[in-house]
Amino acid sequence: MTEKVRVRFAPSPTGHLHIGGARTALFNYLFARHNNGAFILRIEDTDRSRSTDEYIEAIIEGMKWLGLDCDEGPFRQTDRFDVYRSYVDRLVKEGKAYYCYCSSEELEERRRLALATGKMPKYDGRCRNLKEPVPGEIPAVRFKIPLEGQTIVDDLIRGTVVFENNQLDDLIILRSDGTPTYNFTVVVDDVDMKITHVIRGDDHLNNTPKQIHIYKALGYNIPKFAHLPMILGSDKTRLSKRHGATSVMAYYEMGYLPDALVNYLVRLGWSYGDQEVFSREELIKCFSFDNVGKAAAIFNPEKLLWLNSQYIIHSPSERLAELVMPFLVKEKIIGEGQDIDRKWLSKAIDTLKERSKTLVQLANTLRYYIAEEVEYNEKAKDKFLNEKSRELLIELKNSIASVPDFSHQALEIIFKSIVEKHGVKLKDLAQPVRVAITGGTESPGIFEVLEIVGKEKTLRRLEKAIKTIVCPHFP
RNA sequence: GGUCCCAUCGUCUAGAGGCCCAGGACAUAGCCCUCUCAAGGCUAAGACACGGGUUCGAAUCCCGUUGGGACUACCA
Repeated sequence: MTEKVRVRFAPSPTGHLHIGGARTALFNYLFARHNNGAFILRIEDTDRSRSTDEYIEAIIEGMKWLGLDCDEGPFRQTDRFDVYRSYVDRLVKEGKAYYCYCSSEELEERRRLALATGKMPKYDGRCRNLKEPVPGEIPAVRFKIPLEGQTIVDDLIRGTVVFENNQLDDLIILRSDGTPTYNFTVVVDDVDMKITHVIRGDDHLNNTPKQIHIYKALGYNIPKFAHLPMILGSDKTRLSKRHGATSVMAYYEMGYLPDALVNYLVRLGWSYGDQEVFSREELIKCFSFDNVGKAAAIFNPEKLLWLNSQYIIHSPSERLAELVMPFLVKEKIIGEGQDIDRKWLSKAIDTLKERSKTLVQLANTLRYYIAEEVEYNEKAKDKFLNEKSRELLIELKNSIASVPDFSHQALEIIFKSIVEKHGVKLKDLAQPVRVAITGGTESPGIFEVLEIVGKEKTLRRLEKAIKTIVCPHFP
């Protein structure tokens, strides 16, 4: 009987939930769900000067939007300072940690000197065997790393990684102001929270041997580790604002579906044969570290956009109708609080979803269905609303007005007969009508468009288009 | 500088010694469909970083080189 899987996502609230953090959270979430384990959220806010409550909220909001719900937490490390201090005291009593009276300035100076003379900038251990306190200095607490031997990290993704202990610094675990530091709190919390698998970014691999020594000093079992490859920007440097939007919620704003982002993120580093699109259930079922890659991946917004368009195409229009509502308001297509008939909206979306890559785009193309009036694109107007089309438009208007049936099929018959009568191509009529009804030259099939716009608005817009055309013979 | 990690088309990746003169997806180009724009279909171009081994045989194993990244804080 193996113990229950427990994993955690442990962001520090010094910014919004970003792409890299979201991917780490996602892999934790999938691993937990796959194994019927627990997914825990822990806020690592021991750096009080950089952490804010606002960012804690932002992180929770981002995870909620992505549907990465946790089973326990959020826990905050600032609520647990007493716990950390008791562990520190224990280590000091047992001689596994010691007071260090070197000031930050001295340390900085020594490091600078070491670097300048090409030496390793390592703590020289001068307080390691101190017997007496140094008066006038408030000490920090350092953890004793064994001077020799090796530490082996057995990583689920990297395999066996060996570190020489003499390369490892005696790290500070309690600052002179009495607050604990990351490498210590992470171990204490993972122990207290009974974390079985530590799944985190590659950037923590080098911290792992130090943490292993802390586990050992405390006498606890060492969890399994899985270090995920990084996500980089287009220039192969760490993903940052320079590469465009990095905050997860920015993708909400841009009209992305959370499942599309999740699908994109999971394929950065993980694969399942040639499959590209996965439902949430499939992800949970298929996810394993066996097919997580080792190499860093470059974030590619184009592929994310494609995936988003796929998710929009395959989402039920009723669902898209709900999702697009805030964007209709934001794009000022409907007023705040204004409602819209969802059945009609869904039908409109049926025609639009395969040409919308984002909800923002979808909202904007819905504009000509919803608005009372359309504005013409100048180039389109000049090209298609002219003397040649005027006659056709007049005839169409009259036909439509005189025929009670306004269905897709009825419209097709009307169009065909006008086209045949004048010996022109369908497009010679369809394009001017398209401009008259939508204001532009791109839209779904013209019969569908008219059907959704409705007879009344269609006639009104045709009338307006006809009037717009200045006829040189009758100025 | 030291330590550690990594290396297949522009990008994400498949590939567990012969199935690979390397497969899929995005992006790009062309064609088809067509009332426009999409979607869809078909096709094209495009990669095993380099050099040594091991082996009958290497993208796959080993070593080196090069390149990239991370860490080297009283940040996380």
